Amino acid sequence: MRVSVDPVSRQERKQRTRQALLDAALGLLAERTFAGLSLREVTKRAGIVPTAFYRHFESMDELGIALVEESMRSLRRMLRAARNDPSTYRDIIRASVLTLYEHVRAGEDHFRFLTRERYAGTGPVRRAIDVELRLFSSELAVDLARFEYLREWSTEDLRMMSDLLVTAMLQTVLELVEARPRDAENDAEIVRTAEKRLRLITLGVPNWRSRR
Amino acid sequence: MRVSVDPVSRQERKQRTRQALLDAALGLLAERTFAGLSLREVTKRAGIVPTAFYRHFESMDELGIALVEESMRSLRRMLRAARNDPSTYRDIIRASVLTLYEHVRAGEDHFRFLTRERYAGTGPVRRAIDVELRLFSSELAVDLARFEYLREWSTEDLRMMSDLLVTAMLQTVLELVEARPRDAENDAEIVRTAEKRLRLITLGVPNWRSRR
DNA sequence: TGTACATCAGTGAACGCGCGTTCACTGATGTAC
DNA sequence: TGTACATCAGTGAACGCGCGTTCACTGATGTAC
Repeated sequence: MRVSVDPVSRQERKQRTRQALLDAALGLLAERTFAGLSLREVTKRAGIVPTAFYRHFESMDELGIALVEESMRSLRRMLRAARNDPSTYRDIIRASVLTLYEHVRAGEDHFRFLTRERYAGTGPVRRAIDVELRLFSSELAVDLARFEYLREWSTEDLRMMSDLLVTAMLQTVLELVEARPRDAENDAEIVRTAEKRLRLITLGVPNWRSRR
Repeated sequence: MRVSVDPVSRQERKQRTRQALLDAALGLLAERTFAGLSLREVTKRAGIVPTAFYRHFESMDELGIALVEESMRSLRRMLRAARNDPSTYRDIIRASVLTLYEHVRAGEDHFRFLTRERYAGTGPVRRAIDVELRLFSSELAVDLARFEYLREWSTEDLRMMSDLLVTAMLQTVLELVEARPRDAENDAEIVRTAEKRLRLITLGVPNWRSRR
């Protein structure tokens, strides 16, 4: 598959093919579960012969795990953006939900992959997502610990809350990614509900008394 | 497959085979996604020849939808039990979580099926679960409307809250169903976290002011 | 009650298909001198 | 700079396998008389 004419190194070309495999898989995942992908269709879409797959990954599971890593990068980029957004100080919930919305609509495939595969199957991919999301939730718990009312919460309670927030956010991601019809009105509705959810959860905070 | 000796009608025997197919599929789903099941292994496990499958279902998807219906019956039974539990009046959250716990541990397969397939794939099974859970959430919203603080909430807000509760509960179901290690201590931890989640959510209720 | 025929759940052979994986290969890129 | 050899991403034929589905069938159960 020699196509380009610029002089690229063998290493660089290999890297490109690897990325083509990841992109091909991600594209196919718009309409299928990871477990339903075949090695042959992924290579076909990537423009290489099935057997060349093994030059890049040992198995489809290994590719799946690479996809988890790539997708988590999108998620972390979003968290970073939310943290650095100055409008956060005026209304943190609104700002966070809008950041979420923009990132989901910008990198839909990664978010769809994470939220769909999070509960699907029992294989290595799901386990990898599980581990990554736990880490992600821990990071969020650290952020939470800085807030006024949360400063004195136990680690366990903070963790409970960050898990709840992560789940609520991922629920919103799913709604966005599967939205039908896909129009501004429907999107606005989803965003509005997401905001309400977060507001209800945070309204309870000042009244929280840990019980052990 | 003539085995039993009591005189059962043809119709009754057909019904038994149908149930054997459902049970076989449900059993296999302990370690796989529905999309990963093959008609052949389901029939094999049910003790009939692959071609006999078509005497009972037009396709695996049709079997899957029957499985959704069967599983939703378990879920509704649980809701009914929670409503009728007298200990509900003392501490509704604790009582509800314990009811959930008992029902999940008693009919694990149905709950695992619903929670795993809820987000998996894109087929008819997932759509059926989606529809059923929406209905379920509506029913819960009606229950919620009877509570002191919730009596004056808008339909939309009640719906937002019941969706949030359903998602939180299903998250707990997943944790229980996938729990490792499976011991009393770990179960207790999951139940305790589930309670905290619900408490945090409901603590916000008295302060809620709808914004439109 | 007994007989003749209809129904239909389950059988078993056969099909074509896409799958993952093996293997020996090719030929462009990279390296040593 | 030029030559000889090594590396290795991608090729293409071949394999055995489990898949869903078709078809004509069997024989126990059900029904009409």
